[in-house]
Amino acid sequence: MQENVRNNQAISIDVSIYSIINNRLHILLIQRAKEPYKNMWSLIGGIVLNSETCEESVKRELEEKVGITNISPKLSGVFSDPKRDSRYRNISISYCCMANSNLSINCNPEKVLDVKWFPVAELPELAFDHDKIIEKSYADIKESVYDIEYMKPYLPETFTFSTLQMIYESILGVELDKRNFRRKINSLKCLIDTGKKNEQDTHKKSNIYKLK
Amino acid sequence: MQENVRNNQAISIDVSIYSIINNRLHILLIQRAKEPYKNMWSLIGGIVLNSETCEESVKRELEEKVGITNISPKLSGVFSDPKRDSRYRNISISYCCMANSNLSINCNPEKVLDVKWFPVAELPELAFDHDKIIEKSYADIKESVYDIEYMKPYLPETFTFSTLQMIYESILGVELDKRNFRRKINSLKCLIDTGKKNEQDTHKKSNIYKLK
DNA sequence: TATATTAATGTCATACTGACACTAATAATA
DNA sequence: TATTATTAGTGTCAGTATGACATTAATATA
Repeated sequence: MQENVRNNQAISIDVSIYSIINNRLHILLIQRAKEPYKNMWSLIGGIVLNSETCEESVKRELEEKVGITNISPKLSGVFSDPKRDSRYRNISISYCCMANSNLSINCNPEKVLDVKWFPVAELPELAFDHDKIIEKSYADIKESVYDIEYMKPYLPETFTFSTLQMIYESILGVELDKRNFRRKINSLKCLIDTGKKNEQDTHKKSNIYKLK
Repeated sequence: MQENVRNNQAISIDVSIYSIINNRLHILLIQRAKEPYKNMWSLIGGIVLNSETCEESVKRELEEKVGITNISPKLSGVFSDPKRDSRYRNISISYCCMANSNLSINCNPEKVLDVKWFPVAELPELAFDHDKIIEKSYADIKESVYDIEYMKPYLPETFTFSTLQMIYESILGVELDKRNFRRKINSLKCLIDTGKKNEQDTHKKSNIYKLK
C-alpha cells in the first residue's frame, strides 16, 4: 500500500484535461501501469499529500506522471462512494480544464504505460468511476465554451467559420445552425478577418479569421 | 484526537444551511463546544467516516449535532489549505442548500453549545476559514434564486410583492427596481392572486399572492 | 455551359433586461 | 372635508439574445 494511504483511507485528485485536436474535443487519458485496472485507461490522478492543497496536488501529479506544467484545472466534483476503490476508502476530488493541443507531454514510464488523447465521443472503457467523473467534467467544459477569453488559447490560431462551427459542435455535442452560429460568434466581437481565403477549399473559398 | 483522524489527516464536511426568516436570508451556525475555536461560531460539520459518502456524512452530522433531517445539501466547494486546521491536515468539502424556516432543530448539548440563525449580512466572527466557505456557498445560493421550483418550499406561504421583493433583495444583496422585479416574477408564471388584500398595510392595501 | 458543392448572408417572432415616472388608494393631519 | 404623505401598482422604450428558416455567390468538375 502506498505511503500516503493512511489507515485505509486516502484523498486523491483526478484531472480531466480537454483539448481541441483535429477540430474535435479530446480528453487526455493514461494507461495504468499498476493494479487495480492495470492496462486500462483512466484520468490522470493520484493521492493528495498532507503538505499540499488539492490544486497543488493536481499540478504535481500532472508533472510527475505526464510532464505537464503550466495548467490550472478547476474544481469539478467530489466522488466519495466508499466502494469506488476496492483497495481502501478513497475520496476523489475532480478537477478539469481546457489545454492547448501543443501541450508538452512527457509520459513517465515508471508510473504510466501510455498517455493519449481520446475524442470525447469515443472513450475507451475506463478504470474506477472515471466515466462518471468525465460526465461531470465534460458538462463543466461545455459551460465555458462561449467565454472567448477563456477559450482563446485553446482554439486554432486561424480558422474558417466552418472549422470553428465544427469545433463548437464537437464540444457541445449538437449540430448548430450555420447562420445562428455566425451571429452568435459575431456578437462576441472577438474575430478579425485576416483578409485571406482558405485556398484549400475546393469550391467557394472561405475567409480565414483569427481571434482578437 | 478523534478516532476518525488517522495519521494526522482527516476529511470533513461543512454545511451552509440558508433560510428566509423575517423576510431576510439567514444562515444556520453553531457555537463550538470544543477547542479549537471553542465558543466561536462555525458552520455545522464534522469528519467523514470511511463507511459513508460525503453526502451521507452531511446528513449524519446534521442529525447528530442539530437534529436536522430531510434536507439534501449540494456540493459547493473544497477547501484544502494544509494550514486551515492547526491540529491536523483537514480537507473540508463544503455543501449548501436552502431550508424551510420551520425546520425542526434540536441542538445536541454534548456536541454544540448553541445553534442560531444569523442574517447573512450580519455574521459573527467565524472559526477556521468558514468565512471563505460561506462566501462560496452564498454565491451558490444566489444562483438558484429564480428557480421557483427549487425556491418554493423556502418562500412564505403567502406574500405581497413588496415582501417578495424584500426577500429577493436580501438574498441577492442588491436593490431591485420594483417594476422590473414584478415583470421578472410574472414572467415565471408562478403566482396566484389569492384575491385578498393585506389589511395590515397602513396605506394602499397590497394584494396577497401564493405560489402555484 | 450546366451541375454540384460549399460559403455567405437577413428576417421574423419571441423573450429578457435595464432604465425610467405617473396614478391609485388610503391614513393622518390641518 | 381638504390637503398631504405614504405605499401599491402599472407601461414603454431601447437594447440584446435566440430559434427557425431559404437564397445567392463562388468555384471546380463534368
